Amino acid sequence: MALITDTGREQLQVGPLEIMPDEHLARAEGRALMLSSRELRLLTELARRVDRIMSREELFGLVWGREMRAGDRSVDVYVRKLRVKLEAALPEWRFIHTHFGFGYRLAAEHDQQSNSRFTAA
Amino acid sequence: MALITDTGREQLQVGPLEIMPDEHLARAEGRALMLSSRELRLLTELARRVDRIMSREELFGLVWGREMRAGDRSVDVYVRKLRVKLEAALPEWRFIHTHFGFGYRLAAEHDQQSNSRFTAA
DNA sequence: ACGACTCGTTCACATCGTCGTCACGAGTCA
DNA sequence: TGACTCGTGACGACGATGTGAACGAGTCGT
Repeated sequence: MALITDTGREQLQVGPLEIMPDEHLARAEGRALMLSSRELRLLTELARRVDRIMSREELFGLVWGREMRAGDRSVDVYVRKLRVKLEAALPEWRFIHTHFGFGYRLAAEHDQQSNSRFTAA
Repeated sequence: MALITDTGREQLQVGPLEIMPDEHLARAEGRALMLSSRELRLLTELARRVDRIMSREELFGLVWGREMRAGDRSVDVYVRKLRVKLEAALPEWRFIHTHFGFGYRLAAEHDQQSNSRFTAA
């Protein structure tokens, strides 16, 4: 679930998801995901802080490299794009969780019971 | 059961429950809880005084940051919301205890059904 | 140059979650 | 029993978030 450096290259693992930022590559159960540059970057920054809530401002700063303007919805839109692709690749899993009023949190959650309305991961 | 500071960040532990106010996050046996801002705040203030009875006025002041108006039921309502979510996450545990006429007290108590030698089904 | 395509950005609208409040009933105590 | 305390579900307003789409800037192959 954390950061592994085998050959000096960063490798992140989140459940069935593995992310290799340096190779511009992410895999779902081995299968390569088709992510755009921004999408991969966002996923990477989320994965670097697995299971921790990150505010939009924080994420925007890390991914876009500049201050987020008030009212900017870019993070939301890219979270959406990521969700769509992750859902398509791994329908039974949920990764990006919204924490109302705070931000987003990445964690591999196997979607089975509807009981996961109050808990995650 | 008390306050632990590992990285300078406040961390509260109450039985299987851990609360990290600075991260806007609480976990039940490792699983993240989905709490609203107020709910987390209320849980935090209760957890900071584990096992001690807190009056509604005291809680309201700490959580809402202002004087409680007479007859205000907000604390009761949010205690209810917390109970529902904690019950969903940890059905076998009880956390928020009512002290009639005084207030509420947070404490992890394991609800043992099998031990019903003294209670009727 | 042209069209087809991808990507990033921004909007508008839809939907959802939160919050405070109320009303009613159950619980508790004198 | 009566008076009070507490549990509980529901409601409306508001703000936050989800979602689809439009637009323009690039890229690629022809």
